[in-house]
Amino acid sequence: MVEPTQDPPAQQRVSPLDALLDAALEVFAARGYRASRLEDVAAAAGMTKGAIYHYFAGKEDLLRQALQGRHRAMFADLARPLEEERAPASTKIRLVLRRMWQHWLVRGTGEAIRLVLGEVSVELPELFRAWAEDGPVAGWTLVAQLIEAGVASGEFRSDVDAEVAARLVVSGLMMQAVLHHLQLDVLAPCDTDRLFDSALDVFLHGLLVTHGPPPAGSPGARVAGNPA
Amino acid sequence: MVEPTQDPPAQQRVSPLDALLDAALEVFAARGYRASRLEDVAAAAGMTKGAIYHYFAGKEDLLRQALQGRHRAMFADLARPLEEERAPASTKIRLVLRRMWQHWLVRGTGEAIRLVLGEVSVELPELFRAWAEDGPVAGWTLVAQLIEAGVASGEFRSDVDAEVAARLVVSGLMMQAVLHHLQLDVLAPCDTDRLFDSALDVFLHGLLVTHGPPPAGSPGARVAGNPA
Amino acid sequence: MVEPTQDPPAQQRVSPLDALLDAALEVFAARGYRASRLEDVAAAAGMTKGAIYHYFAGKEDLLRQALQGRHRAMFADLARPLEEERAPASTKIRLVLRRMWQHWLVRGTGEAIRLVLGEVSVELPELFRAWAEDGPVAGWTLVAQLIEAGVASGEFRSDVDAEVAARLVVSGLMMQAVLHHLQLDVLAPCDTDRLFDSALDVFLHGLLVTHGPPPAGSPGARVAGNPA
Amino acid sequence: MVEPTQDPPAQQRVSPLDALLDAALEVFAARGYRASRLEDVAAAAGMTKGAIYHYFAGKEDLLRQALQGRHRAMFADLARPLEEERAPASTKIRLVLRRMWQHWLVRGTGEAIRLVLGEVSVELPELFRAWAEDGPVAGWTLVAQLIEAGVASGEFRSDVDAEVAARLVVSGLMMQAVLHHLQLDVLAPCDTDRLFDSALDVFLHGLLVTHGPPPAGSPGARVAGNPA
DNA sequence: TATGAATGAGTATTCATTCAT
DNA sequence: CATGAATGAATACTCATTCAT
Repeated sequence: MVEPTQDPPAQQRVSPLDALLDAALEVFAARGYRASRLEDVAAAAGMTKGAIYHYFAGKEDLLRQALQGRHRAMFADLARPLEEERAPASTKIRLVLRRMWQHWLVRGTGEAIRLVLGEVSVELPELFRAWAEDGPVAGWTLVAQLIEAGVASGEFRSDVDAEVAARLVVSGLMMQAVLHHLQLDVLAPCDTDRLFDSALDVFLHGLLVTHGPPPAGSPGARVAGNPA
Repeated sequence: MVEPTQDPPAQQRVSPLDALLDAALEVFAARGYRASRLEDVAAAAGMTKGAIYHYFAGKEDLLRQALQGRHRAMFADLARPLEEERAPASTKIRLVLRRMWQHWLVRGTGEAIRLVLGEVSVELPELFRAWAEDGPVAGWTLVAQLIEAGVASGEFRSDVDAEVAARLVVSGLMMQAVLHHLQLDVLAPCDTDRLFDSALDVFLHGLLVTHGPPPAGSPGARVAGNPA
Repeated sequence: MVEPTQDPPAQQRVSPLDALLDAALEVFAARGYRASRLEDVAAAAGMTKGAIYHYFAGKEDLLRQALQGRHRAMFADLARPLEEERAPASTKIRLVLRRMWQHWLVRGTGEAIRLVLGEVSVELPELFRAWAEDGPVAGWTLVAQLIEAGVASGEFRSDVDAEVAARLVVSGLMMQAVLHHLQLDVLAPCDTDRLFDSALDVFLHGLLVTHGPPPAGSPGARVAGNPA
Repeated sequence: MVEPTQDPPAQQRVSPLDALLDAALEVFAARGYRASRLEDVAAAAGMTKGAIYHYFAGKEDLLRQALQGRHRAMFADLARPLEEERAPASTKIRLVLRRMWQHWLVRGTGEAIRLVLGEVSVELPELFRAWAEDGPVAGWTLVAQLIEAGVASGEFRSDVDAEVAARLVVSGLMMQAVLHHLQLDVLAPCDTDRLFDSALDVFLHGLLVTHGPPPAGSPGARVAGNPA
């Protein structure tokens, strides 16, 4: 309805539609979808309630478009520069995950994860599905591929479960980002850089080939802590 | 207010208060707090709306008590049998995490995580805080201690960041549990046992002392994947 | 349903019915009929809500009986000792009005006027009617008769409008009693004795035969202050 | 929020806000505050429930504003033309009281007295206070001043208690107005003009200097009817 | 386009009333 | 008799949605 602003010459006033989308994501993410009033979204975009209906079919549509517009691009450029790169898998993994991490640390984006997990997942399941595919699943699929490449090249152990490993880091970091925005760090403060670096250290260490003894509880001893 | 009468041996008639608390947690977790109508909660407990106000001050109070009653005990018995146990740290960790994992895989409990993360965190921040302390934070604190014990005993590498490592597994598994309940596995099915076991393998492997080369991007090369 | 306590030997525990009636009048008068919860009435009577329904058909019935029981007797003994009395009309009037005044100054009774005027008049018009007949109307009818007796005996002016005069004092004092209970006197404090005595002075003075000039605006000049 | 548009000369379309205020006062006064449903108020103003919340914070705010808007001006112009007037005190008093009387005989206004006395006094005590100051208290203060002026000019007896006398007439007339709206006159019909004129006659008579004997029970004999 | 008034369906909450114990 | 749990009708209030301007 409004032309997408491309290359704003300088102060380029954002289109009302974009203002609305941004405001919606911000407000919904901060206060929750059901708990947010359309009036607040409009106010945050410098408009009044009624104007929303010029651009969107309703509250749900606003949420849908806000999420799609913002999240579609999320993992879009993650894989980009990796192809040409001629670095070890662990470096590539670190690179990719750092991008995600930085992405999730951005206030709006990170808070949106909670929004999607907490409300969208129940209220708009299909949208949640789409978001998950484009987001976390795409994320750990990519990482899993990198791990497998590392395995193939002999950099990583041949018996790693690439997909599960990828799931673990990606979800672990994602959850930490969510908790970070909830200021859980006030309870147990932890620098975001330290968090990322240390986490990656342990994780990558877990993938690398070793010449030491296998961990207690590895395949065969797996049942150690399993009461079943 | 009244403890469950243990006269009925089999079908164990629960007190209405407990029925209400259970129903509340179930309904809220399944449909979301704001999106749930008190009437539905009451119906799920086999009562009518008004009865709720005999036991609770209102919707919020119901949520609060439902969460407290159910979650306080969550990590209560995690540390229990570990003291006496004379097993390697990795075994203990596996044991503890498996308990959490099984706990989170229970429908109501696991879904409650989403409820707390998604809505409670914003609507009742103090309650969220309390939950987080008793839950995830307590969880990774315990795991961190076990890791440190492993480091002390020479089982684990001396340069692991115990707390961060603990955070990573705990949040990783927690997030996977959440996604499991959201049936994300329909997209990418993954057996819960395989998930847990493989994840633990990688994780524990990352902690163990090795005789191989350090991972690329370890301290000193840490900036490898960092574009900034 | 419960035998009326007659001549309580000493501490004679009041019947629950009476306790309820008293409590009802008290609570209703203090907080308003609609605004009062039956639970509060019951509590004030040392019982629980349900017990009310053993004695009364419902809230309305409780109000009705509470008012009837208390107010029926209100003017009952006003006229009593006047018959035999051989005093001037003005003395009798003063006597009668003082009884009313003292009656209305009693907390519960005086506040009940407000209750009746404010809510009963609209919610239970017939009851209001009955109350008015037994109360104010009976009051001013009695006073009017006394005035007419005074006129007949030559004590009072022959051109007084006995009924209107009676209405004025009775309603004037009644309204002052109401305002007294509303603690309007905090604004403009006025001793209740002074109030009564001075009021009666002016009033009686207005009835007495005089030898002075008629008041400006008396019949014939009546329209003086009438802008219409 | 918007002043009445004076374009329509004849049917004078009132602003919705004023329509609401009028309707509120009318409905509340007629049926009682607690007993009135917001929906009825809205309907009386030609709107629906929700619209009320565009203008008012809630039921209580509506009541508050309705009373303030209507009653603030109540006694505003009472004192106005009295200054210049060169008439005897009794004439001025008659003039002032007639204005009040006519004011109270207007349906809405008169019924509002009952509303304020009956419910506002208990539910919004501060508002009651304000109303009382601007209304009855202001009224009898004014009358008291006029009486004192009459005393000073020798028109009235020097021993009248001006304030009490003023209180008596003002409250007496006010109460009669209240009862008038409650159609108590059906019981004991009395023409409003006769009521006012006769009442004023007696009252003023009570103030005037006389050459006759003092009333029985005047200062010194005051205790005549006083059993205490 | 954008606004702001108005709507009305939805929902938390209150409370008189019932009733099994 | 009395209680306390439970009911359900009533109602204040919210807010997404509509629409005339």
